[in-house]
Amino acid sequence: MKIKYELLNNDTKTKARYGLLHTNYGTFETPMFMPVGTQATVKTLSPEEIKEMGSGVILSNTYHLWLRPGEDIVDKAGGLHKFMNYDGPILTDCGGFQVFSLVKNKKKDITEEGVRFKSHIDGKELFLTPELSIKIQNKLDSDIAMSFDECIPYPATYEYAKASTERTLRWAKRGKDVFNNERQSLFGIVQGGEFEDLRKYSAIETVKMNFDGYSIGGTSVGEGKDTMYKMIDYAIPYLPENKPRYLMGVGDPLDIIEGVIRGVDMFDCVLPTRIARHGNAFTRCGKINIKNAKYKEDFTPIEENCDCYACKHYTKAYIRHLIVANETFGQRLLSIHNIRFLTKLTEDLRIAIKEDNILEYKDEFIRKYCGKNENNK
RNA sequence: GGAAGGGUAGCGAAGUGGCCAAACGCGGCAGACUGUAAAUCUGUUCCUUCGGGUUCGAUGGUUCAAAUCCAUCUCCUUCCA
Repeated sequence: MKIKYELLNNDTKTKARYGLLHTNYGTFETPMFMPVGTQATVKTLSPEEIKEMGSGVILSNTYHLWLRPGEDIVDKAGGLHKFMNYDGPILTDCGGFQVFSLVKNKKKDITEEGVRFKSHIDGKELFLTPELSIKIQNKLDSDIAMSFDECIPYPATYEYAKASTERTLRWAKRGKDVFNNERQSLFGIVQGGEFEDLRKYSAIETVKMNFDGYSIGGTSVGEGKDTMYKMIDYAIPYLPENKPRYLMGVGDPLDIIEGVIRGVDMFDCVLPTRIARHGNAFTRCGKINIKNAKYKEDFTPIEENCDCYACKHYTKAYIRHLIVANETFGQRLLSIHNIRFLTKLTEDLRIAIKEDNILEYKDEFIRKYCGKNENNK
């Protein structure tokens, strides 16, 4: 079955909205945060743990699974859900984001037909097209497939952004034409760089193709927060109310709040798991680096009132020790906490929307998160 | 008792007359990370009032100049008795 979005509540002062996402694996509330599990695993975590944190959808990646183990093996395993033992909704990213980072010569290797690049594993020359990306995703049998797009780098000239945006539209059409999986939904991706007219154009033209959901891509590529928020603002008015909206790659807590206020329903980001592996934890009072010497003898949890497994059972001193000693359990505990932090944030935001006080929630959150205190000097 | 090699910053280890406050690695202290080529990357790590000051087992010497050459002492490792 295709994904279905049900809009339940509109905030009166902002574009924030509360809704439900009906999927093959149950119904989930939005706005939601989706952890990233590129290689068919959310690094260091088991599917049970991911569910326990209140995550619904998780991401996986077309490029990575195409190269290893190969979509045929996933198919033989019975599809991605069976392969990785995750009985929740899975979204596969199209692989464009990865592939574009691997091209040698932009002018020569990015063509109308597709993208030529070298495998990061063995250097083998490969060619990925919109059709191939969709066919691989059809075979992986994720719940949501993404159209093959170019994530325009920042900064880009207007001319480059325009040409790229138009090509992404043609690629979206080509992908949609070969798409063939009844259980799977397909999302279109709005590009356009930082340019208002291109964002508008991209949104309108993408929506014309009637996808199951729409995402805003090409953000958080070094453009600065204000520019990023504008990119969202430029596109949202042209996206239909009855389809889910997904802001790709965004997961900084402040950005999630700003995105929700602008009308976004879904977010994904590697940030919670990556910074966890590097020893950092989100807290209501800002991000902390648990490796800091000041936590050596801190026998309190990462956050006093957090309901995550890590905070319920372990101290900063212990987790610090694990991270410093390069023990994977430390990375896992911080990953659990950070994902829970973001899923809890979206839970709070959903309540705030329903209670019609999301702006107050935002002010209060920022006051603590960016305020001067011992966690955030 | 004899022979050989060696003692360099918290640790390991380069350097064997000036370009040496001394490579590099580890450890320490910080920082970055936004559709994961990321258990990664970056900075910093003798003291300093930023002018400079004091270092390369110890002491003395040679030299304009010594971690680097010489002498003595001391400690360590290996081998022979």
